[in-house]
Amino acid sequence: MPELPEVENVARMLRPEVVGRRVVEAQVLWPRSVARPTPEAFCRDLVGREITSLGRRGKVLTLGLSDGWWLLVHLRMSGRLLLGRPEEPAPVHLRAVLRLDDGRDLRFVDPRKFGRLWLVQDPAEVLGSLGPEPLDPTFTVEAFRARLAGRRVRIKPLLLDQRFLAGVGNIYADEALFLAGIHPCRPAGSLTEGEVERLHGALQEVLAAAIANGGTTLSAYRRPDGSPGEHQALLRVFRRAGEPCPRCGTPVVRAVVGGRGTYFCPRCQAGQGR
DNA sequence: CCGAGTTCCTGAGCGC
DNA sequence: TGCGCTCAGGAACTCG
Ligand SMILES: [Zn+2]
Repeated sequence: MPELPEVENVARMLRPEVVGRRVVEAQVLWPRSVARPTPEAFCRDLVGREITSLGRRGKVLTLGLSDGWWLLVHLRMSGRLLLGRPEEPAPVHLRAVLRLDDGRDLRFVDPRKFGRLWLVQDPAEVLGSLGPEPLDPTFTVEAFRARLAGRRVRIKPLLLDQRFLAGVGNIYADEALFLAGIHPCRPAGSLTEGEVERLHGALQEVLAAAIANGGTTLSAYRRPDGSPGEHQALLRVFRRAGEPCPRCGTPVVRAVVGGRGTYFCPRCQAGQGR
């Protein structure tokens, strides 16, 4: 499941390959993969544009195009962006293809069909509601505290809310809460100053480490060159139900919180009330 | 404001 | 070995 670190790795690996390339042809094989505009308009307005930048906002890949257009890509569960040669057989689950002026194809492959593409002139249409970037220097402990203040929702579902914080998904939410020693069901506004500081640090540490390790590969995720990430070996609690907590040895517990599989140490992350 | 349920999808994982 | 069932999971949405 590509979260911020995986998307960041995709952006870094693809950037030198596609920036400066021009789209000479576009094809959509699964219409619903295109969120906006219609698939026809998407292809029509994409052709002829040059890719001038490739960045990331939250979990969204942002491809800046000439004439002020933006191609935004959300990989969701199983999406991948791959470069290939037209003469190669089309990969399974291919949902859209951009033929580039260097003769290569930029392919959007997505078995689960949850991923989405947008072609817009104002990226704020899609990105405007996103919360702060957790690794941005402006995302300080103070800023985090201010956003948490008064919130009565449980902390984990709040961390997953992209309007609250952009880019954190199920894996890194659990990992950060474990590192900070905070129960996933704690009311967000009830965190002490020390807990807010620990969680802030844990989020940044976990995300930065995962980026450095090429992201987490649990099953389908691969970097654009096909290599798996390395961070899964370093996960402390995620998908480790029954295994000993790396800090205290108590078996890791799985629960469902906000409809998400949630892993935590009942001893290191004790006390869900108040 | 808050939480739970539903939908979209299909491969993985499980039971038999 | 293989069939068929269940389910995870990001985000948007509805409902109580
Ligand atoms: Zn523990």
